[in-house]
Amino acid sequence: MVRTRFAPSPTGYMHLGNLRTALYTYLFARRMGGKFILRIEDTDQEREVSGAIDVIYNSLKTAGLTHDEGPDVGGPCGPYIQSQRKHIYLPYAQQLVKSGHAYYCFCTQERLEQARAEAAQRGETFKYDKHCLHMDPAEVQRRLDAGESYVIRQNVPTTGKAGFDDVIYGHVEVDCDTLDDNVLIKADGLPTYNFANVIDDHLMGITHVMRGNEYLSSAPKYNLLYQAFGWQPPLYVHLTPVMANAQRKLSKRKGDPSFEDLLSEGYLTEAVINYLVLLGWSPRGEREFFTLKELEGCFDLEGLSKSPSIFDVVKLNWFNAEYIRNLPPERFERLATPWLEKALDPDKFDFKRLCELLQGRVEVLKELPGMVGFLAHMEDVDISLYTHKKMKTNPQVALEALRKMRPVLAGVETWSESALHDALMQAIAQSGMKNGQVLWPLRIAISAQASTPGGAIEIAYLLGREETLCRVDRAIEQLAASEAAQ
RNA sequence: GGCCUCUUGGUCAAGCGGUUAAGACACCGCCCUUUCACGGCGGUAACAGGGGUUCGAAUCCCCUAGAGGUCACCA
Repeated sequence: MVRTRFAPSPTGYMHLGNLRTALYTYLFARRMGGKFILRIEDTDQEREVSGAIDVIYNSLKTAGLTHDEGPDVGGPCGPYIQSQRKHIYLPYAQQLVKSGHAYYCFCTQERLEQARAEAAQRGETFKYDKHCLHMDPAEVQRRLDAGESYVIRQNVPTTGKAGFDDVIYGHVEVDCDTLDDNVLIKADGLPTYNFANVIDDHLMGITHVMRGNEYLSSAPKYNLLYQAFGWQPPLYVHLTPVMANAQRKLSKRKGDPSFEDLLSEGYLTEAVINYLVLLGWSPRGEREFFTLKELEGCFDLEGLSKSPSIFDVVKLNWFNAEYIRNLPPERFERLATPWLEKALDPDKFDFKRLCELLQGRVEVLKELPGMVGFLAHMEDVDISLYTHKKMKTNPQVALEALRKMRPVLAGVETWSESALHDALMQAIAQSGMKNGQVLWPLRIAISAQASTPGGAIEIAYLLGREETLCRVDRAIEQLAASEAAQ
């Protein structure tokens, strides 16, 4: 039975790289008919952020990644918050001390810092010198009894090799003498990540450890720990990072968006998930649209990539646009309305019609206010917009067209798109002008925008008779004045 | 710097010894069209470099270069 786990530290937001890790971890468990477990790794007391755990719950929930076991849903291997498991780890560390795989260390921070500084000066990599390993057991006991502050360190062999098998990278092996005797139990009694993850993964029966590949270089040490306990190590799946560019990871601090940021900008969860799953994993086919459910049926480890992927917001935008286009119109209207209200008074405009026009054109919801703002506030028209080669129009043609259409518009009985269409088309036919020579200038005159959510007729309809005529009049005035000036 | 890992178009990526080296985004062109977009058609663009192994290498091996990771009482 496959058991995977997502083990984030509560930082207060859901990093996209973490979300992708959670997604892969979840999908693999589902695909294999296994269990997906949430464990909170909060052994670093100094970095605690209040409310951060709720952010994790909420993010996973909106992403649809439901866990089978975790702090909030319980399970047979609880507690699932590491800080609540603090009593579990010490006995295991002591067991390792007994078997010679670990030892007490009383070295002060000062001594270590000095040793580090000296190593740095010699241009060497610092390695703990096993100073306390050779301490007389009676001496150790005496200092323990005296209540001296201590840590427990892993006793890494000085010779030989340590390695592990990774599903993506294959067998990875290093010389033991490149490994340091890391701290397993900190002076505050809590385990380090290095120790806790091994104990917890074992105790929770994790079969596949999926995590970021920043752990690649410490994995040999973890395997040494499994060996020391005589435990079967899990299968490792080290995932590549999601990069902001070729040089650095995506980082909230550098201004890159978190999952929450994307959602609040108007990205659809489904689009983000779909984009993210393909960033580092390939289904090996032409297909690129997948629902979570479909992914649960086809995700595999073989498609996982070995090299980092760069987050490309342009492609995400495309996915988002595709998902928006495929939304039922009512749903799009519901999603779009709050954004439209930022720019328009809902009592003054036909939001339903506007949404029909917008659904095929918007990529990210946050663009909406900017796309419709011109309906509420007319800007000055840039006269060069009247010139359009393909439409065979320029300011002179525009002036003529607007003068001819002004009375036609004024004469339309019911201000509907079909009435406007019929009246304008008939008038254009009679005028001998081309459709584009009239409709292009009209659209420019009443929008002042190079591009709008609809053509002249749709925009005129949305604006209403009064506002349309007013804008046409202003445009005629401006064009006439500019012509006279020449 | 030591150790570990990675390297196919601008980006995501397929490819696992024999291919005209897929596909998608982006970009460009054409068509459709009352704008833009959508849609349709077409195009530009890649195996980091060098050595081997092999009849044959993007695929296997070695070296070089570049990039990333790691070297904490952080995870």
